[in-house]
Amino acid sequence: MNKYRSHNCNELRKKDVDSKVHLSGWINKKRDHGNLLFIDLRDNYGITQCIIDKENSCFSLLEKIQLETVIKIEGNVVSRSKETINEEIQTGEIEVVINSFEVLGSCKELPMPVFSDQEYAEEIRLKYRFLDLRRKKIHENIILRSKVISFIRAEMTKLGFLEYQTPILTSSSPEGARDFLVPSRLNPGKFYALPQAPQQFKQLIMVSGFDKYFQIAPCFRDEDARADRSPGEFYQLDLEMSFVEQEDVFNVVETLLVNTFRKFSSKKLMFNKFPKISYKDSMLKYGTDKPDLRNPLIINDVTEIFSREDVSLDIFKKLIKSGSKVRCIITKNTKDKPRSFFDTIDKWAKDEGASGMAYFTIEKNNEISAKGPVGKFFSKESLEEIMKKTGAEVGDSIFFACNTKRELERITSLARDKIAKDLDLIDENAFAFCWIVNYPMYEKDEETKKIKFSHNPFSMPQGNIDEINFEKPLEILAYQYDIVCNGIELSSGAIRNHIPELMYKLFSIAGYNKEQVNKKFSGMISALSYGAPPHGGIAPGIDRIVMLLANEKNIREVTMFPMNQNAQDLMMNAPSEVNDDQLKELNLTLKFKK
RNA sequence: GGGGGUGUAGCUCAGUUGGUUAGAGCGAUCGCCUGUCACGCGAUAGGUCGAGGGUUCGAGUCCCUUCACUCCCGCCA
Repeated sequence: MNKYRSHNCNELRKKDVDSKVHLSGWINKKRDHGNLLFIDLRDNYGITQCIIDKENSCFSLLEKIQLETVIKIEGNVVSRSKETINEEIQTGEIEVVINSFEVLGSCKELPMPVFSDQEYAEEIRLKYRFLDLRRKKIHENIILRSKVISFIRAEMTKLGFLEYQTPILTSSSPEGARDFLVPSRLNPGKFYALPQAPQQFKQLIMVSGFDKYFQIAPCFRDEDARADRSPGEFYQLDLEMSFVEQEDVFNVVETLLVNTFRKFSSKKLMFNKFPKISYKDSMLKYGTDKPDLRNPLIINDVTEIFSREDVSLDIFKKLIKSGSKVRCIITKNTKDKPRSFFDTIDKWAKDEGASGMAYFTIEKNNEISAKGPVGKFFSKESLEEIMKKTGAEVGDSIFFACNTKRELERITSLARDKIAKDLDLIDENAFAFCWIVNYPMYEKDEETKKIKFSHNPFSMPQGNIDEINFEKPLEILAYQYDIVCNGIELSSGAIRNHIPELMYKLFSIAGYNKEQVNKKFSGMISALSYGAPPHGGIAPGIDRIVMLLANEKNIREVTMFPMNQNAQDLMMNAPSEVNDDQLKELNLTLKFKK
C-alpha cells in the first residue's frame, strides 16, 4: 500500500466506516473548539473532514499548524450522526478520527487565502499562481480545459485526423501580427520567429500528402492583451484537409463543436446546424462580423425612406445628400416603456460619440402615427413603408442613426448590444453559433488608401478563375470563413489558394511582385509548384472555447500560468535580463530607445 | 501610443466639507471553548495611506508629476 494514502480525499463513503485509512492533503480549513478540532483535508479530488480531540497527544501540535500545510493523517473512518452530515461534500456522511499525523510540507503564512470565494488582485494571484490554482473555481476550470482538449483529440481522431507537430522555431512572417524573435547563435545577425500559427506548415503537410491534419497548436503573437486575448501565446485547434470544399470543413467543425459543447455545458445550443451569414449581410444586419445571435434585434437600412417628400426630417436628408446612410433598430412592443428608457439610449449614443439616436413608437388610433420627438416628421404612408420594410408593427419602437457607413456599423452594433441588455433580451443560458462566410479578398486601407488583404492572403478567391475580374479587387470574395459564438470570434479559416500563378496575381494586387512573394513565402510557393492538392482548414481557439464552456469573461481564468497585461510572468520573473556572456554568444548588444 | 478605473494592515475593503491617536472583517500570535463545516468568544501585534513634489496652521482626503495593476481603443493577415 502506498505510504502516503490509502484513499484520496473524495473517496470515503458510509461503506468504509470502521476501516483504518491514511490520507494526505492540504489543510483547507480548521475549526478549533479547544478540546475538539475539525480539519478539512483537501486534495485534487475533494475534501474529507478529519477530527481529533484533546485526549490524543497530537492534538496540541495539530491545533497550531498553518492552513495549507500538507499533512498525512492516519485514522479510523466513522459515520457521522444524522444532524452532523454535510451534504455539501461527497464524503459528508463520514469523517476520519485522527490517530496520528505527519507534516509532509510545511507552509508559511499565506500571502493570499486559498479557502475563500473572494476575488483578489491579479497581481498577487499571478505571483502566487500555485496557491491561486488550488482554489476551487480556477482549479476546476483548468481540469475542464484538460478534459476539453482530450475530448477534442479523441473526436478529431475519430473523424480521421492525425496529429502532427510543427516547428516552434521558424521564420518571421511579413504579414500579420508582430513576431516574437529568437536570435540564432549559429547564424549571427539572423533570427528565428515563433509561429503566429502553423499556417504555412499545415499547408505543407497537405502538399506532403497527409490528407487530414490537426494539432493543439501553440501560437505566438507579440500584440497587446485584452481580457479575452493572452499576451504572447494561445492555443488553436489547428486543422487542415485535402480535396475538400468549404462545406466539408463546415461539417467537421460543426460536428466537433456541437459534440464538445453538448458534453461540457448544460447550456442549450440555439442552432445545431450553424446558420451561414455572408460578411456583407452581417455588417448590415448586425453592424459587425461577430454578431451575437442570442440577441434578436436586427438592423435595417432605411436610407431610401428619407427620399420621400412626406418625410421631413431635414437633418437626416441633408446628411444623406453628403453620403450618409440611415439605419434603424426595431424594439418589439415597447410602447409602454417610460420616456427614460428612450432617453437613456439617446444619451448613451451621444456618449459613444454618435449624434444620438432619434426614435419614435408606432401607434394606431384611427390611423398609423408615430409618437416621439421625431414622430411628427413622418407621414402615415411613410410609416407604413417603414413597417413594410422592417417588419415593425403597431406598438414597436424604432431607433434611428444617421452617419457614414463605417460609423453607422460601429454605433448600430453597439446599440444592438446596449438595447438588448436594457430590455433583457439575451438568453445567457444559450450558445448561438454561426458561420460568417464570403469575406472580401481585399479591403482598402483607410490610412494609406491602398488595397490590402482583408484576411488571409493564402485564401482562394471565389468563382471560376478565368472569370475573376481582377480590375475590381474590392469585389472579389474569398472562400474565407469565421465561426462566431455569442459574439465572440472563435476561429477563422479558408479554402486555400493552391495555384502559384493565381497566388502571384493576388499578391500583385496587394502590391507584392513575384520576387517579393518568392522571397517571403519561398517554402510555400515552391511546394505549391510540385503538385499541391486543393485544401482548406480552420483553427478554432481553444482558450476561447474553454472560456465559453467555463462561463468566464477573462482568458486568464482558463490559463494555468498566464502572463499579465504587460506580458510578464510575475511568478517566474519573465522576461528577465540575461548576462553579457549570453548576449556576446548571440552577437547582440543592447541599445535602448531614447 | 491613447483613454477610463483602481492603489489605505499579509488579504478584502471603509474612511464624511481637509481637522485629535487612520478603522472593520478575514489571516497571524496568545488565551477560553467537545459537534463544527464561513464554528464561537476575548486579547495582542501588524500602516512610508503606491512613490515624489506642491497648496495649507494642518493632507489618506485638494493640485501636479510619476509608478504599478486592470479594462478599453489602436494593434491582433
